[in-house]
Amino acid sequence: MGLREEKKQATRTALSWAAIRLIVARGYEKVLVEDIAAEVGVSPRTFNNYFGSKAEAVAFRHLDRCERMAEALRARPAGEPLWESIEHVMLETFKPGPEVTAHPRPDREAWAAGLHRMLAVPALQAEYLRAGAMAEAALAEAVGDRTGTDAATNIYPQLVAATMVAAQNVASRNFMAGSDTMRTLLVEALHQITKGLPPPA
Amino acid sequence: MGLREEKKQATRTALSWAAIRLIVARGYEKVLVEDIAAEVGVSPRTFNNYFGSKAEAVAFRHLDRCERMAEALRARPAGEPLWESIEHVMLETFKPGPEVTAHPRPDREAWAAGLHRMLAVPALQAEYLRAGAMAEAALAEAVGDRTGTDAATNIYPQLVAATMVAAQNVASRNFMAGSDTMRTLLVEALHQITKGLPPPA
DNA sequence: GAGAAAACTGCGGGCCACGCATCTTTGCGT
DNA sequence: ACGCAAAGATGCGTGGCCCGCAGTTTTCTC
Repeated sequence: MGLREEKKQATRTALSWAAIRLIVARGYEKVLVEDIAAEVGVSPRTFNNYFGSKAEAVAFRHLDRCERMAEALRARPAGEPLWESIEHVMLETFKPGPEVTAHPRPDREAWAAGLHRMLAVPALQAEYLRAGAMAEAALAEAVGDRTGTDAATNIYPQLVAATMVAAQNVASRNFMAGSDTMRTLLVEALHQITKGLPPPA
Repeated sequence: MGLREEKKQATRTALSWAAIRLIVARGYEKVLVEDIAAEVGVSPRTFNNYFGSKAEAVAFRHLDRCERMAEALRARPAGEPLWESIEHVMLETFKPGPEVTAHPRPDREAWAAGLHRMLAVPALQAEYLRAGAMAEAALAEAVGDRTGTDAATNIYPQLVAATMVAAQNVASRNFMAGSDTMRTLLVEALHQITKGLPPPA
């Protein structure tokens, strides 16, 4: 497909991004679907042609990121050990992008605060988790292809995918609460998982 | 508090159970909050005093089950290795209860089919995942107490809890899709996880 | 350039979630 | 046993979300 599908993706991304920006600034319940649609220049009705709910629009970026991890995993060199590939891909995925580093300090703190408030909304938490769960399917297939296991019948690739998402969730939760870097948290989490999560001492 | 709180829990449980029964029978969108409230003998307004949404009411039983796992984990003998305790508790939790085995075959199949349709509803998937995530906190604390790690500052117990929930999700998904027993799936999943999820061969 | 397919839009309705005010029940102290 | 204060249950009203439907506009294909 060509220009048509491209426009659609652009609109979808714009809607998701607009939703996030507005909600981070104003708060979830103080942003109406109408506002988001207006920001992008579409009718409110069209918003619901793209997303089944306000929450889904917000979580779309997260879903997209997770699904890209699956692609990135397939792109790793064939000989590389699985967990090295996984670590590389996850670290790459959560490397702070230009939309973060480009802003000056005060902006970034306000953003972090707003983001934190946003992710405290139950409906959003639920939708973020669902996005992760949906991406698990693609992740599992990628892992399956890499390890010669069938994601449909074998639980191994499913477990690996589920564990990746779980590690990511734990890492981001601790990242927002504490002062560690996302990289540190992810590396440590993956390390412990590949060791089989033995009790300390 | 005594009798008062007890009545509340009873009503809450009754509402959740009624929601599940009706939705399994009729489908999510064909059951109104009004119906659930009527089934229990409460006003529709009261329903929303107990649950913030229809989906939350449905997922409540799941949340309760997951939280009980944390309690059960604390109740295991002190000397038992952590992962043995976890396996024991999870197997016990997902042992088919009397509400399943008491029904004759045709009923049980209809129930399974209805349950499958119910869990296909996006809003419900999201809420189930959120319930699991909420229980992770209690689980992590229980693991922390058992291993002498602080769930607030150390990611180890959090990772264990998150992994437990992930294993459970993968197991139940495969249980509903295939013909394996929940026990088999859980044992296999926990085995692979404690081995560090090494790629096969 | 014309027809077909697909997307956007406006309208309308059903339902849900919740704030508020009121009434009823429960627990407790005397 | 009685009554008071706290907490729960209820009714009403409102704002907002989500979606079906039908009509219009845009885009793809030939």
